Amino acid sequence: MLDINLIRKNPLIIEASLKKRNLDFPLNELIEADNLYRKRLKELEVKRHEKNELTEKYPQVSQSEKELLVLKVNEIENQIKSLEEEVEKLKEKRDYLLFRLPNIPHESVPYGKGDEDNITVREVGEKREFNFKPKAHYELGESFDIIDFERGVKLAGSGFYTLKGKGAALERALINFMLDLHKSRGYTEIFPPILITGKGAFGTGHLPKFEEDMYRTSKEDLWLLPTAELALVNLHANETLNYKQLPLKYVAYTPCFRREAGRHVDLKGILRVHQFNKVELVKITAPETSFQELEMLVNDAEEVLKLLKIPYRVRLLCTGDLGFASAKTYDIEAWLPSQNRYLEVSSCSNCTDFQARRANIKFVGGGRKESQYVHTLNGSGLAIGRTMAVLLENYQEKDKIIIPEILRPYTKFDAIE
RNA sequence: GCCGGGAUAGCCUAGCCCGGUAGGGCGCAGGCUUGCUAAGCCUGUGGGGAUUUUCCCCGCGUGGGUUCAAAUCCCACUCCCGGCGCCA
Repeated sequence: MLDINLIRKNPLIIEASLKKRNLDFPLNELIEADNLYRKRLKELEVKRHEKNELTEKYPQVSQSEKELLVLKVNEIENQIKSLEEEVEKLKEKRDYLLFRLPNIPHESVPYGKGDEDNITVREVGEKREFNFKPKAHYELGESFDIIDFERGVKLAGSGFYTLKGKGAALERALINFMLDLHKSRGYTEIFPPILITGKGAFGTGHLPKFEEDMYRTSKEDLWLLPTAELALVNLHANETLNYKQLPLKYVAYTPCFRREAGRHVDLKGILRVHQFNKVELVKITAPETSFQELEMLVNDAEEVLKLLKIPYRVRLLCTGDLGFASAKTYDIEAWLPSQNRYLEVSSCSNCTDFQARRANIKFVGGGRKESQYVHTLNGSGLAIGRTMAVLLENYQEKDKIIIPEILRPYTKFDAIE
């Protein structure tokens, strides 16, 4: 969420931001709603002041004056009540729009409409030359009997799959390998609840705008994590941290759940499913360091692919492709031989103070007179299912799949045959 | 699930019984003073607004109610602590 005062005082900045994002947003409606809200609120405060003054006089006046005073107060009270109702409605109208206004792209983010305008920052690793036609991960998964698509569907419906034998072990190995790696680079491991309150989902910007993308429980205001980002960012919701604690760095493995309503790409295989595993990185930083920290966060996520020896590229997303809460995002895409293209396995974003304002995460100290909102960053490090798909394809031989050396202490086997 | 106790500002705590300006400590920020790794003293330190030193509104877990007036009394809910029950 953006600072309403910034919107009021610099509407041109917001207008430019929306234009860069190619978004139609009723900005004027928001500003008008806020103006009217403020106007009525002011009137309400004046009435309250009148009432408070009368009330304070009460103990000192005579009995007959008291009766008169009560009549006056009651009259003002009626006016207050109706103003309160009006103010409440106006605030709701303003907030409806305010909560749906996206973050402002950072100045270093290139202008663009979509994927084709994203910029490749670097390409790392050698793409392997195959002397046979590489198979798709789902073909490999079925032929080696490590991914069972049909039975996944039987258990939970379309969009779910089941891992079996060495497939299940490889998934677990990838999770542990990534957790250990990030822990060794200074991240604190967290194992959070897989459900989160509606407030938590609001804090990261997933509610109210992306309600349709999440699963929720039927009786409570609890939602299944679409990413551990929700849990990790909200660890410090409603807290005032000390400058000396920053930056905080967290890593968590969690399953992630996404309804993927109305999407029709990558449905074959395990690339786009309703449940997948992910190791997630989150940083909470002071404002002045957050963009440096983003670069380091991307490096931390890249390290996984470097060690697995899987070719990848890093893309700087253009304004049109930027997520709702993000000011700047890098995607990391790993090479998918069967489709002769790169596949997103990580998305690393600096959400600046957008989430901190919603989740109310501040800090004091560091020579600052007043408390200030922190910056929050998140990045996959990495999505496990997609990493597995990429790994299977890159490491396939005609009769087996080789396990990358770095994973062997975790898998306890060196090939899937 | 039942019974009891609790929730006060970034943190800790007083006030609640008996309704009338939320007091103190720590931390943080600023200032003053001092010839010694530091201490002492003063000021400020929840959110919002403004005609921005003065001023106004809101704020004591959340939402209602009683009252001229609620941190304080009443009701409901949430969460925490303890006891009982159930339980992987």
